[in-house]
Amino acid sequence: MSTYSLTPTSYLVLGCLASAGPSTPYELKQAVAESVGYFWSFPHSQLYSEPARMTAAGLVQEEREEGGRRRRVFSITAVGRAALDDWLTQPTAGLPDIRDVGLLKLFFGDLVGPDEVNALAVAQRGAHEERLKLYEGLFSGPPQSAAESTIGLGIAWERAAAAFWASIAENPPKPT
Amino acid sequence: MSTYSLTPTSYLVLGCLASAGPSTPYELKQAVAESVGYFWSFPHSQLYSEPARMTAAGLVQEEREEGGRRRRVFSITAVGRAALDDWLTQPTAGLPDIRDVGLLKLFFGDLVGPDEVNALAVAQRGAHEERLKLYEGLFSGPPQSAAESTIGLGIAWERAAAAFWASIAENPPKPT
DNA sequence: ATCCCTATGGTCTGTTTCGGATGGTGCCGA
DNA sequence: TCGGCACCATCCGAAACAGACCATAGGGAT
Repeated sequence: MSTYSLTPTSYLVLGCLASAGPSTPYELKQAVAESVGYFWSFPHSQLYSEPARMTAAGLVQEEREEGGRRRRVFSITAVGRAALDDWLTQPTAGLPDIRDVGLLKLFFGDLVGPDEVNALAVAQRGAHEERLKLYEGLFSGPPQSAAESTIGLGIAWERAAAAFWASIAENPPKPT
Repeated sequence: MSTYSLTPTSYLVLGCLASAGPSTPYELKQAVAESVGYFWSFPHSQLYSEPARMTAAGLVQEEREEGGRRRRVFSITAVGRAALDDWLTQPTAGLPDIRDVGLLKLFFGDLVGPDEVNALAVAQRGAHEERLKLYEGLFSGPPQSAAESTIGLGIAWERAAAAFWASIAENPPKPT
C-alpha cells in the first residue's frame, strides 16, 4: 500500500465521526463550526474532499441517504477507529506556531512610528477582549468533558494576548 | 494591473529587506530563523521563490554579487517600501487560529481514557515549559525595540499554555 | 599545487491547503 | 404550481509546505 499520510484534517473527520456517529459533510461542517472551529478553522471544502480521500483508504465508508437529497453519509470503519485511537494515544509534544499577523507587524514596528504601533496594539487588544467575552459566554459551569475543557486554553490565550497588547499600548517599545 | 496579492510571506521579505538592507535569500533565511521564525516558521524554499515573484511585481529588485558565488541580492524598491508602509499602517484586528494539534487531541479526549489525556497534558506541559525557558534566555534586559518586544507574547503564550496543561493534568476532565 | 570534504547556498517537485466562486436542489409559502 | 431561498455540494487556481536533491566555494591535508 502507498504511504497514505493522515493529516490533522483526517483526524478531525475521524474524531467527529467517532463522537457524533455517521454524518454528512455538511453536518461535519456545522459541528466543526460551533466547536473546534473556534481555534482551528477548516475550509469547508476539505470536509467534503477529505472523507472521499479517506474512503479510498478504508478509514471511513460512504452510504447514501434514502430520501430527499440523497446526501453522502460517512461513517468510521474499524480501521479508521484504530487509526484514530492510535493517534490519540500518542501524546504529541509538538508546539504550534503562533502565526499572528499582528505580531508580525509588531516585529516590524521599528520601521514605522510609535503611533502606528500603538494603533495596532489597541486594535489587537480590543479584538482579543471581544473574543474572550465570546468564549466566556459559551459555557456556564465548569467543563463537563474533555471537549469542553479545550475552551480553557482559548480563554487563557485571549487573556494573555489582551494583556500583552495592553502592555504594548501603554508602554510602547522605542529604540533608544 | 493584475490583482497581485501580497501574502504574509511577501511582507516578511519586504520587512526584512527594509530593516536589514539588501540581502540574499540565504541571509533572509538566517535572519528569520533566529528571530521571527520562533513564532512563524517559513519554509526556506519560500524565501527563495517569493523574492522572485516580487521582482516581477516591482516590489524588490535583484542584483548579483560580484565575486564568489554570485548570489542574488535583493533590495526593496520605493514601490515595495510603500506597500510595506501601507500594510504596517493598517492595524489588523484579525485573530490567528491556535491550530494546536495537542488541543485537537484533547478535544477528542473523551474518546479515550483519562490516562491518555493525562499523558498528553504532561507532554504538552513539558514542551511549553521548555520553550518558555528558551525564550527567557534570549534577551536579558527589557526589550530594546518593537522587534524584541514580540518575545513578550511568546513568553505569555508559553506560560498560559503550560499552566493550562498543568491544570488538565491535575484535574482531568471527566464526563460525569 | 591538487584534491577532497564539508559548510554553505540554491532549486525543484508533488502534495496539501486555502478560500472563494459557482452551481444544484429540496422545501415552504403564496 | 411555481418562485425563491436556505441548504447543500463541487470545483478550481493560487499558494504553502516539506523536504529531497543538487552545486560550489574555500579550507585543510598531503
